[in-house]
Amino acid sequence: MDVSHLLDRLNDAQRQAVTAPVAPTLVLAGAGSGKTRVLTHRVAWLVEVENVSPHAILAVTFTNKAAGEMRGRIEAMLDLPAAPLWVGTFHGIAHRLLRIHWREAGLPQTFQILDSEDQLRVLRRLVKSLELDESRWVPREVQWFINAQKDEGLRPSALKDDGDPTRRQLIALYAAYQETCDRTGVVDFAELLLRVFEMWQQDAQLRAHYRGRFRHVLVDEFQDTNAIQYAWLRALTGSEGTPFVVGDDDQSIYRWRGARVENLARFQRDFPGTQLFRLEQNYRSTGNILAAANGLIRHNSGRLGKNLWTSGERGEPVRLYAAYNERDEAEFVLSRIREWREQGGALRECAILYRSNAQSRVFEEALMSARMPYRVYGGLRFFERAEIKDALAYLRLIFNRADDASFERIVNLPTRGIGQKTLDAVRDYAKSNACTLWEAAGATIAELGPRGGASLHGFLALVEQLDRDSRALPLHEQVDQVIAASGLLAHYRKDKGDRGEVRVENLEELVSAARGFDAEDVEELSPLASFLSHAVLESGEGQAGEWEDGVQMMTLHSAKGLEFPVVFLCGLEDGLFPHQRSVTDVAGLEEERRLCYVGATRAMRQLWLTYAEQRRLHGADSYGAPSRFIREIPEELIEEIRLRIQVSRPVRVAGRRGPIEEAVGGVRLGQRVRHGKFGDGVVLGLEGQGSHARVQVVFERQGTKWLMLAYANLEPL
DNA sequence: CGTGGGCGGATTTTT
DNA sequence: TCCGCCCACG
Repeated sequence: MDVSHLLDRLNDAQRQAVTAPVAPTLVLAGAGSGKTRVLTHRVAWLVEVENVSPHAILAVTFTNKAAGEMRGRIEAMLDLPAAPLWVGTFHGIAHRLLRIHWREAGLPQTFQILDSEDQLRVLRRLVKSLELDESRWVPREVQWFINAQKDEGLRPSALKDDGDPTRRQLIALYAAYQETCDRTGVVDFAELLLRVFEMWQQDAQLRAHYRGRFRHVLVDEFQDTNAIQYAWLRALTGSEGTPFVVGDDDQSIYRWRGARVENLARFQRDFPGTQLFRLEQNYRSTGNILAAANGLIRHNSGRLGKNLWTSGERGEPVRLYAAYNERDEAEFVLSRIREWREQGGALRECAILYRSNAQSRVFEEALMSARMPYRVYGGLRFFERAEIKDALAYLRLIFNRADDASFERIVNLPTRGIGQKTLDAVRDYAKSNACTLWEAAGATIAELGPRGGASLHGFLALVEQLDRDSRALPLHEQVDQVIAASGLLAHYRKDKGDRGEVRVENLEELVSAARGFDAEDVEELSPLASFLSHAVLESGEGQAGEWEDGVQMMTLHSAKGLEFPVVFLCGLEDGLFPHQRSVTDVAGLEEERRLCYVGATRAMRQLWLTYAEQRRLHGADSYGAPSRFIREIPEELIEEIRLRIQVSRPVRVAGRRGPIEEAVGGVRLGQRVRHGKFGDGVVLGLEGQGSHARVQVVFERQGTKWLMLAYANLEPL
């Protein structure tokens, strides 16, 4: 059989991994080393050479985007629809299994998925109803606690309070929350995985069935798996299984949300005879950029070990710019982008990466006033918009009357005279009778006053009628009907300004989305149910105009997996990056370093590092020392840019200079001074203290400048 | 019932 | 500084 089309575009290491015998396999794949290519080729190899039925293959990723990409590439390679092949996210696959095995999993057939926002609302409600102090039991923190437990595979009954009253209360909240979810037929994201895991654990027959079926499980980004995902994989494959996993310990940046890098090392222990492959040849970046990234990541301990190399050119040096403040930083980046464009480059080839979202504003302002198009990643996504979630809540309630979260959301939207008092009565009834809000509403109407009772009755009747009227309609007409007849559309039309307009447009867009929705044919699932799950699991891209040329802006986290010819790593100041809250322990600092490594390895041709000596943060000025990460990059690879003359101090000066207070004493407002380069001038401003003190000097020939006093070497005249 | 002012808090994000 | 949340008022 001719397999050359499977192999001829692979290098040696890639080829070895792709053609490895069927056995547990771990591929350590550095940034830009062709990880996805190896995965997709492996699938093709299994099908075409090992004669594996696509039916027996399960490929798992973390994001829908990655899953979609992989599916597309596999289909293209195999030249056949990949339908029998399961490709998806952990959550997507778990959902699919639960739809098939809802009985075995102990779920109602109509179960719905709770997204994080819904989950938070449920918890807020719960904390209130238990009359707990919300400042002591912050819903967000409770949410964090619960999800962390689920990610570890732990149920409330498995938790011990160790005599700690705080923990005891959290466990109680977890238990109460779970009861609420079970009663109302909703599952949160973590629950999807946990349910399937438990189902496999308890049902030997089912487990055997899936072990027999999915003989070939492939996992991407394995360093991002958490405890339950790992347990899930082991339950599915058993000790005899032959999973093929790909990952990079150096790119593990999600420890804070439960990811366990150790899973990479653990894999080798848990699957004896694991074949290990390393992909170290990088096809993305220039030699200098790679050397810088390697130099940086070398400072981490406990790595599995890997050194990226390239056969390409060394390229330009990595460049460093010490900005005076955050606006100067933005201006600098802007002018470099202009240069790139003047040389024929496209804006979309430039990416501005930062540690935290708050940093984007200054760049946006600068880009906007320069009329340079840009795109910020990571805003609110389509299915997360309030008006969309309102419409979905109607649909969900129509589908499942027990969905309390949806009930709460829309019972009085648009306002229909169902106030706090009415709702309290309903909630009380539901609580004491352990029933759903829907049932409680029906039961309490009689006890309520005529006004509240009538309103509530009106709401119940509305939902029933929507259900009756739209049940037989095709999905998009059903959606259309519901947003119109519920009064939602009219409600948002009344919103003043263009905000209302946008919302109406979004609702109309929802109808289009429903029209274009291609229901996966999962057994026993109606198009509506399928659409609702899709909306939660794939909340959709945030912004339009993806194809317009524009500067790309995003956090370092969201840059993972992407590449750009020109990359600006901004805000490299201790305290900001590495972030203040991560430097208290070694593990946190190492994760920050990996984040920096991820950022650097996004760059193909040019890598720019910038930091600001002064930064306005949370309304106050802060002064951060240059990030330690800058110092960790081999000096000879970096070229420091100085546009202004000596405003910045050289980063590589080890410590700070001697007692600066003396210098402060030597300068007063109005004093005439002499500067080595700027000549004579007058001090007009003094700001800051100690090593951060700055002076504003009006020079006779060079105009007004702010200088760091400690390094300006001013000579009093 | 909806809005506006006061208050506190302010990594990172996917599903 | 800015945003989101809560409560009080119209």
